Amino acid sequence: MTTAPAQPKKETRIQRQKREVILEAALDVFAVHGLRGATLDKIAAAAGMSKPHVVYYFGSKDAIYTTLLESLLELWISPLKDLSPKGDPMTEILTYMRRKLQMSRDMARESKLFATEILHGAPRTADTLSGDLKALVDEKATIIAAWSDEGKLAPLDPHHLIFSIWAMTQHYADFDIQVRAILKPTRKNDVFDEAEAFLTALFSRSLRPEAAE
Amino acid sequence: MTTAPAQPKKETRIQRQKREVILEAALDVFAVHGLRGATLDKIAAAAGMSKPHVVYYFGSKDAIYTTLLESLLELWISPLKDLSPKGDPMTEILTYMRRKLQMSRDMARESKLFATEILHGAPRTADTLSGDLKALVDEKATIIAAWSDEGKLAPLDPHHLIFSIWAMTQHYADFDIQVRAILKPTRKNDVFDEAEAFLTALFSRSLRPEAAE
DNA sequence: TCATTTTTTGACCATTTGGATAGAAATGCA
DNA sequence: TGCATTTCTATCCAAATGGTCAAAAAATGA
Repeated sequence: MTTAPAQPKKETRIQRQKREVILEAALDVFAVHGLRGATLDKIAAAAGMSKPHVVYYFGSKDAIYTTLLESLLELWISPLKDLSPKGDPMTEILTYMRRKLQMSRDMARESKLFATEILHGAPRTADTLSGDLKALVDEKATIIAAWSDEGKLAPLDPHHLIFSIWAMTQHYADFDIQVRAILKPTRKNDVFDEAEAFLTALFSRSLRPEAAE
Repeated sequence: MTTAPAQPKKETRIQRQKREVILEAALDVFAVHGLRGATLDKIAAAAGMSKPHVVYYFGSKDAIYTTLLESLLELWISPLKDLSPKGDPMTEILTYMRRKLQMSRDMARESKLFATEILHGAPRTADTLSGDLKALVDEKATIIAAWSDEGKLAPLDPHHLIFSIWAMTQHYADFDIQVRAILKPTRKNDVFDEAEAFLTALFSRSLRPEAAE
């Protein structure tokens, strides 16, 4: 058998490491060039191995891309899971926003990977979006709606609130070139520190319930 | 001369129309597939003409893409120009936000085109970003900062405020698949109508100056 | 040590794709 | 009407690229 190890029952440590190296390199390449723009040659070069070797481990370029998406989707979505109905509403939401911003900072490549994927129609994540992700968002939206009803938060549509957190935090990862081009020589502070301060102020103000009662 | 008409002194009406048809078709294709994913064959098919004919009018795929970007960039940026220091601060900003949202609704393809371009490093718009666009944003940021200083608006960083408007409005165009997947069967309202209501509330609340004095 | 399995790659192939060529069809113009 | 110019396309070509293959090198295990 010359075939690749696919998903053998026992993946040796070496196999895992090699696959990891390839995925890491592929993430670099896909984030910059997208699926179509990425070539096996570029990925192989980035991984420091030959093209057939890359194919040996994953079978195809598409398989690498799909593996990446699947293995990162869970992680990418996870921060929202921690939004708890037991916490203080404002704190819960601000904490979620900050974690998402932190992810944009630390995982810009992943953010760009998902952005391109969804931008191009999410052909291989559509199921997750309308399945698990929708369920999760609906669940958390219910929690937020309850907070609003109890007067603990301003009455903002919770789904769109979540969208706005995604949009603004991911913006700093996905469009970093633009953000930096505009902020360029002036600012001495770190862009993400500024963003955190800004977003905290923005959401604090808009979520604070009316003093009324 | 078999060469394409490039930029002849007088572009006939027919030439303009043909070029327009090609650009329109190319916008469809580029918005969905990106630069690398788009092929001359797809563009030609979408334009209802042969591949050599497309090349005849534009010379290369890249030229079509570049032409599109350049011809749309101005339009894409323009709404910000109307933000006037003479108007009511809150109205000016909300109006700008609504116009941007309207553009996401009516020009989703253009939004995706720019999103992919910037996401992939903005190789052919970097100059505009750090040039004209930066200048424009800086100018408007100054206006907004003045409003804040005068107590007519809450003290939010104006650059990041503009980013947040871009991020949230464009999100509805660029990630419409995701937005729709999550909102899907439930909502009967138009997504953009909901978005406008939400964003109006969000920005109204966060921009309103403290009643203080 | 030596046979077996796994890892690694150079060379190669088929397809896709951007684009060139040559010439046909249409159009304009005298 | 006939020549020139413009518009249009069938066909072809070369480069890029995803992937195969056979065989070498390395590791494994008896």
